[in-house]
Amino acid sequence: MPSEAVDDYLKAIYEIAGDDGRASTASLARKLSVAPASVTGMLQKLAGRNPAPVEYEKHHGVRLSDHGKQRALEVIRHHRLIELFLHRMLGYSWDEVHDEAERLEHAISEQLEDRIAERLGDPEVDPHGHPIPRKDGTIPPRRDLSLLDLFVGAKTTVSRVSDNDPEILRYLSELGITPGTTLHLTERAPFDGPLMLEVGPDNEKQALGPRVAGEIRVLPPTANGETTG
Amino acid sequence: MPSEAVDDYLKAIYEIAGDDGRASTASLARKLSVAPASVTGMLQKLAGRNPAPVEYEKHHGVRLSDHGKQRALEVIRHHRLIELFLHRMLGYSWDEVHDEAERLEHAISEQLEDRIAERLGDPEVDPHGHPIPRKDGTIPPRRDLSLLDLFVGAKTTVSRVSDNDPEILRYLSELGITPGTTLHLTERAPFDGPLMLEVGPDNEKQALGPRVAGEIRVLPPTANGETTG
DNA sequence: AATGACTTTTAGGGCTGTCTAAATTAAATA
DNA sequence: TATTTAATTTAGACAGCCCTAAAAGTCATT
Repeated sequence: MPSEAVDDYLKAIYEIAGDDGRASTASLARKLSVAPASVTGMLQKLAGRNPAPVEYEKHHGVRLSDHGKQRALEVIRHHRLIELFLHRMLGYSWDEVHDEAERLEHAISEQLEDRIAERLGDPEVDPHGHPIPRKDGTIPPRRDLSLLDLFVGAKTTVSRVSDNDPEILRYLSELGITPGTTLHLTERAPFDGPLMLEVGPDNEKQALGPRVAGEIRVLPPTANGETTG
Repeated sequence: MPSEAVDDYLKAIYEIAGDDGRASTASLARKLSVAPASVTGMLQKLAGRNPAPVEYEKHHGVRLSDHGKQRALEVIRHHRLIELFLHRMLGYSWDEVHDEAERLEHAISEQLEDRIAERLGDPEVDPHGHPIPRKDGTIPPRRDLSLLDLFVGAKTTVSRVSDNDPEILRYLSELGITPGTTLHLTERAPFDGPLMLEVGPDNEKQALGPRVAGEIRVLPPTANGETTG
């Protein structure tokens, strides 16, 4: 079984990786709060393992092997199941669950994972709307896009929000924006200006800065607007 | 915050310590599955810490300081709350809870500890009947004695059983012996022979070897028998 | 008081995962 | 292409926790 540190690296690589599946030394160092030199050392060790969870090329970043990706998804499954469990069964608010899950994800057994999943009815998304990887390593598909990519006039529904910043999560709660909330984008100021939204069933008007909007993803809109690329 | 290893040492010292509060190097090594030399090294380091969780005298074992005892009780509180939570909320049987709790006890926050305790209604005992230390470090009092110290003829109730050996726990479940079960000691064979018991409301007759009986503690009996010292 | 059995400690290492400082490579720009 | 800048890697160390082998201490017994 990989150590906690190794699991953290694999998860970070998975989360950072873009379309090419690669993560840079610097981005990992930032995400893991560790010196770049430490990352290099760890990646070299991992690449030399058998089976190797990563493919590593000097000066060109790393990518997960199938094996490493499998493991990353398992850890993420733990994380998201725990988040939902804390939220649903123990009254945690959605800005509190992340840190707790971050530690527990390394400590639970397969058995506990299974019982939690069963107790929650094999859920597909966590409290922030992120899909929970299945036991077999597949991910419940969800087509969504950044709120920033919506045309003015579009009506849609919040799909998920980033869970990294509790402050932003608390702010969004205040605005009544959670997964499932309906949104109508009525206006958009130029030069990275704020978005004007009508939120929820009461169509409350809210202005949202681009930094916050960037953390929100929404379902593909149906009426009155199409999607940008 | 102490490391997991340190917490394990403190807990082990607490659990081994007899009336004088001392634990030997060898007993700790056995309990922690570690070489005696490793124990010596760790104890020296701990004794040099500030505040020191242990008082250590070369060749004469170790005892917890008030500070160390406080920490040990906190970890044990975590452990027993988790055991009960797994049992009550997630359908774990009492022989399964120990190993899972052993890992989780290090990973939960104060907040989660509090929410679990609240959810369980601030319980006083775990599934094996062991008292759960309170937040303030006191322990719900429970006067009980070993089943081996009962006189023949005594009628009593099971108070708690050791949780270290899952095999024994499964065996006891089969016999219907759990905390709360009534027992009537009808006979006792000499030379460390088996105990004859009538178990539970149906007075099922069972023979119990001394090794198993030694893992069972019972409430002070009321009728038909007194206690040995 | 000396012996022998047993326990404990010392000495010297190993592995994991981190760090800083210095060297190197890659990429961007002139 | 030469130079500068930024990212990355190497080198060397350290802390935590473990190990084995050898030395030293404790204790019961003679």
